[in-house]
Amino acid sequence: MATMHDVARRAGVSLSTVSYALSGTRPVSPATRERIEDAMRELGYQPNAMARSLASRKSNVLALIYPAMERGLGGTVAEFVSAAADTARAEGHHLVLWPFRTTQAPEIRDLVRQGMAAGVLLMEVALDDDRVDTLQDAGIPYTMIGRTRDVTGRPHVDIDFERTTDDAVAHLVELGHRHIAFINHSTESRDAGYAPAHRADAGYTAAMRSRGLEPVSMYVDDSPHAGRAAVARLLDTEPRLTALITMNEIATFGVVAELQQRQIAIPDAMSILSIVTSPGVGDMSNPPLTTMHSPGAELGRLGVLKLLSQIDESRPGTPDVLIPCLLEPGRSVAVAPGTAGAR
Amino acid sequence: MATMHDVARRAGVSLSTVSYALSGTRPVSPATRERIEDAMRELGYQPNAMARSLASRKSNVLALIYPAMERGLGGTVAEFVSAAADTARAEGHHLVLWPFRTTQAPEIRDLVRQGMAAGVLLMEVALDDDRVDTLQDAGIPYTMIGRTRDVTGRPHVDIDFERTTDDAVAHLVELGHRHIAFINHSTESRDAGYAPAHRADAGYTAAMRSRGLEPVSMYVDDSPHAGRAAVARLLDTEPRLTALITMNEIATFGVVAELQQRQIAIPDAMSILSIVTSPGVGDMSNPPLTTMHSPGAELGRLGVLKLLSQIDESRPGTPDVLIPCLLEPGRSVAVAPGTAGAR
DNA sequence: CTGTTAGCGCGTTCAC
DNA sequence: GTGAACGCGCTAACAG
Repeated sequence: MATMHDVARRAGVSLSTVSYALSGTRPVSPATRERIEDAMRELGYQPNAMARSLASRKSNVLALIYPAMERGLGGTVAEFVSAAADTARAEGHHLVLWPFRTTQAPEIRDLVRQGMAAGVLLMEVALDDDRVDTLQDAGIPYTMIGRTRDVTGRPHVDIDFERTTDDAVAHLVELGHRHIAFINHSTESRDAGYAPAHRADAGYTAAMRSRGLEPVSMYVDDSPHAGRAAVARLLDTEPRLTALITMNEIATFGVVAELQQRQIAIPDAMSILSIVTSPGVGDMSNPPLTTMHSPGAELGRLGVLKLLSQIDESRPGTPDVLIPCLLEPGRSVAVAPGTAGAR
Repeated sequence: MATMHDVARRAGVSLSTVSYALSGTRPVSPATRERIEDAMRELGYQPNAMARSLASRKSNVLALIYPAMERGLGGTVAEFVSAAADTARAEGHHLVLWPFRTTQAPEIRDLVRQGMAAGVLLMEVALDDDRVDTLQDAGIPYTMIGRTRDVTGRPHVDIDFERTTDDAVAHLVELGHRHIAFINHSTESRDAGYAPAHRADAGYTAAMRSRGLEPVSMYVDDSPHAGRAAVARLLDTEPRLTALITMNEIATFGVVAELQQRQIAIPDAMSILSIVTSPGVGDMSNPPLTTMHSPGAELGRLGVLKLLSQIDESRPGTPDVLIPCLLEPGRSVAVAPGTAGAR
C-alpha cells in the first residue's frame, strides 16, 4: 500500500502538497497537481481512511441500524437502502448497515463513540424506542426513519400514514365505495408498538369516520393463510363490503386467493387497494394490484441529508418530513358495484 | 471523549500500561489493572477504533456484501446475518453490511484498500462473478457464501444443493412417489447465472435419473400468480404427478392456492416439499408445509470463521464446506396415493 | 511488571 | 504557490 509520502516523493513535492491536492483545501498549481495525480495513479494510491479520520477527527461513515433482520429486508427497505447508499456516496460518505437488534442500544452508542461512524440512521423505530433515548442522551447525531410517539426535538423522516390512509379511503369513496375494511399487520406487531400499524389504523379510522362511514379494521398475521381467514371472517360479518385496503403484503396474497376461490371478482365485486407496498408486488398478483407505493427512495435520500445536517453544523438544516405513499393504478380497484355509471 | 492519556494520568500509570491492560498483550499487576479499570469507568473511556487500527495496521471490521438490495433480504439471509454478526462479535470483530451491487467490484476493493475492512464476505455469488476475480487479484481476504462455477483456490461455504435435492427426492421416493416435479426460480435468474437455480436443477435431475425417474423441472417467476400458472401447466402435462419439490417461496404460496382451488388435497393427493426455505415460511401455509430449511445460521458462523482464517495467518485454516438443508416435517408430505400401507 | 519512545498515515498551522 | 513540523490516539518495540 502506497502512502502519501510515497506519492509526494514520486511527484517531487512535499507531503502536504499532496494532501492539499487531494482535499482541495488550498490551491495547487495545475502542473504539480498533474504530477501528483500521475504519481497516485502509477502507485495505485488509496488514502488510508483510518489515518484520515484520525487526523481530521471525523468519520465519513454513516451507520444504518436495521433491527428486523429476523424478518429480512422487505422491498421497501431495499429501495430505501439503495437510495440512502447512493446519496451518502454523492455526499462523500459511506453508508454501512449495522445489524443490531432493538435491545442493543448501548452497543450502538459505544461503536459511535469509538469513532466507527459519524452518525446513525434508525429504522423500524417503535412508538417507544430505547435506542432513540440512548442516542439522544449520548449526544450522538441520528435521524429516525419512522417516528416515536413523541417527536419533539427528534429528527426524523417518515411515511405519512395519516395522509396515505386518508388518500386511500378518499380514492375508494370517490368510486362509490361505502363499506371499506382495513387489513393491517398482526396484533403482535401492534402490541409491540410497531408504529406503522398504529398510525395507519388511526388514520384509516379517522378517514372513515370523517366521511360518516363505519371503520372495520383487522389485525392479521403476515401470512397468506391468515389473509384468507381474514377475508372469510370479513365477508361473514360485513357482507356489504365492496373494498379492502390492505397494508400487509403477504396476507394480501391470501386475500386475493380466497376471493378468487369464492368467485368474488376482483375488482368488479371487490376492490383491493394495497398500501405501503414495495415495488413489484402489485404485479405479483392477477389482476395486478392497485397499490400505494412507499416512498422508500425518497426517504432514503432525505434521511441521509437530514443526518448529515445533524453531523455537520455548517450544513443547512433540513426539516422533518412526512411523505405519503403514491397511488399506482393497477387493475384491482373499480367503481363500487351498483354505482351508476363512472365516477 | 476521554483518551488513553487521560486514563493513564488518572490511574497514575504510563500510557502504554493502559494499552497493555486493555489488550492483554503483556501482563499487568492486578492492583494497577484495577486502578486503570476504575479510571476508565470514571471517565467513560472508549478506545478510539481509528487510532487503534492505524497503529496496529489492522482493522477489526468484516464487511458483508449483499448485492440483492433490489429484491431485499430473504429470511434465510436474515438468519445468516444474525449468526455472522454474533460470531464476528465473539471473535472480537464487527460485522457491517455494505450495500453494493454486483457491478461495483472496484468500489469494494478500494474500500478495503483504504482500510475500511479487514476482509469481505460475498453473498449472492453468481456462477461467474467479477467480484471474486477482483478481490482475488487484489489479494484481499474474502470468503464466498455460495460458489462460483470453478471453486479451486476460492474459499467458500455454501448450501449443498446437490445433497439437498437428492435428499428431497429420496424422501419422496421412499414414500412411494414416482412422479415428482421441481419448481425452481425464474428463467431470468437462471440466465443471470444464479448459482442455486443451476445447482438445484442439476441435483434434482440427477437424483431423479439415478432412480430411473423422469425429471420434470420448471423455472417459475417469484410470484404467487406464476406459481398458480405453473401448477396448472404441470397438471396438464403430467397428470400422474403426486409430489412437488419447490425452491421458490413466493411461488409456493400460489402453488398451494391453486391446488386448494382445484380441490386437490394436500398432502393426500399432492405432496409438497419446500426446500431451501427460511424459518417460519412453513407455518405460513395451511397445512403447514414440510420444508427443508437452509442452514443459514451455520453458514454465517462458518463463513466468518473462514474469513478470519484468511485474514489472520496464525489462525487454524478451516475447510471449504457444503451443508445440506435439513428436513423439517410439516403436514404437506404424505405417502403417495395408491401406495399400499405405510412406507 | 512498568515506563519511554518511535512511529502508523494523514490534516493542518505556520513560515517561506 | 510550497514545504516543515506537529499532533490525532494508539500499538509495539526497546529499556529498565
